[in-house]
Amino acid sequence: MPKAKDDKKIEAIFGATLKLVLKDGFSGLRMSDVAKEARIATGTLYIYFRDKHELINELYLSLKKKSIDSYVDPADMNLPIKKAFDTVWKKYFLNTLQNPEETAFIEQYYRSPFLKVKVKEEAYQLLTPIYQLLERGKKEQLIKHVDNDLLIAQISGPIAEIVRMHQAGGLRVNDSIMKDALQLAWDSVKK
Amino acid sequence: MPKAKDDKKIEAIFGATLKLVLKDGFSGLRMSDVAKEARIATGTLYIYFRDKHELINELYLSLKKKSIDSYVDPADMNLPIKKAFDTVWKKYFLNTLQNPEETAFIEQYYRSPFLKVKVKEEAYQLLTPIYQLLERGKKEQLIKHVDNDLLIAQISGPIAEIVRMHQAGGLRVNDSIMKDALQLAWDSVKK
DNA sequence: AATTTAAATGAATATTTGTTCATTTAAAAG
DNA sequence: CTTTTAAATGAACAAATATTCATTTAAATT
Repeated sequence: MPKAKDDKKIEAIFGATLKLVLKDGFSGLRMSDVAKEARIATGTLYIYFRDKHELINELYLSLKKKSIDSYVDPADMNLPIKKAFDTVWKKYFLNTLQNPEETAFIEQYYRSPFLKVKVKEEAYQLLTPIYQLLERGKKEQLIKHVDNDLLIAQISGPIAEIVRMHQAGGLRVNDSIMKDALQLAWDSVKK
Repeated sequence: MPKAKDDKKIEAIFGATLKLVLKDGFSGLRMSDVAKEARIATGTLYIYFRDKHELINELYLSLKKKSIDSYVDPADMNLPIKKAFDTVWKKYFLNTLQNPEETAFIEQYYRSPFLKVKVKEEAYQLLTPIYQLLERGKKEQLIKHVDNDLLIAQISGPIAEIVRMHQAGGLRVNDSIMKDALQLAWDSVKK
């Protein structure tokens, strides 16, 4: 047998791609730079990924799955509504804050010529438990009877914006800011 | 005298650039395609803009100014707080909804290697009246005493997200959705 | 130890794409 | 009507960058 493909190499390639996207944006992503950053030869990239499109789509899927895993825990969904809301909100906030590269990558992916609708929809399936939680909140008269996507937008939108400001250096996030942000979010969706 | 530079041509170039960015994302923007879309020769582009960087930065500035002009009207700032909030919110919402290309362009600009910090800061100066309005709301005990940027994030974040969903086809915006969204936003920031 | 197989290499190649420039066109002035 | 001037053209050029491939390397099997 020959030497086997290395899983750690895939991680290195993903990591390198992420780092470069954060630094220079999506438009500046070069395969040769990815290879150099991952400490492999350019040609090796093409052993692991057919081409740039496949690399980018695979990375998107990997990031999206990891991200959703970090804040969608089926166990949380049975907590009392407010408790569940706080828990998921905090996990989502911290994940977004601590993985800004992933968020930046995902945002840019949506606007890029690399996006494959099927790949995107595959990832969104994983959000079902969140929608179910909102439905339960409405039944228990704790959450406003408005469109679920509107509620989602109201919760995720500000978090994205806050993290963007934090990254740009305009707003320094700390416990106090986080507490305020959670309060604003809950006041918004609560009945 | 020779034939004069054509202002309409600049508009055509800006329009073409916007359209292509909306279609293929920032990474896919090609100068030759911009020229074709604007129905001019490639070389003509370089009479109006030194290079791709200048084209993109000039377009950003033009879009940002037009956008801010559409929702920051000094006259609105003297209305009673809730009235001013509703007015500015609606203008901002409609502007974002009706000019998704501009929003898409601006978002991608921030993550691109084309961004010039000075150009970005120049545009942000124009938001001062909004911050002043929030300060007055706090003094009058109508708006929560939390960080202004947090309030801004809470208002602009969901709008960006809603329009993104609308564009992607997931959420259809209508008067009822808009009314709900405004209510959610106000409940969030009101004292 | 010899052999086999696939990973790994990175220089070479192919392609894409930003920019230039010799030439043409059209508007205004004399 | 001729001359002048700058816009407009688009093929040619230059640079950047994705991909390939002949060759080497290392792991596993015999």
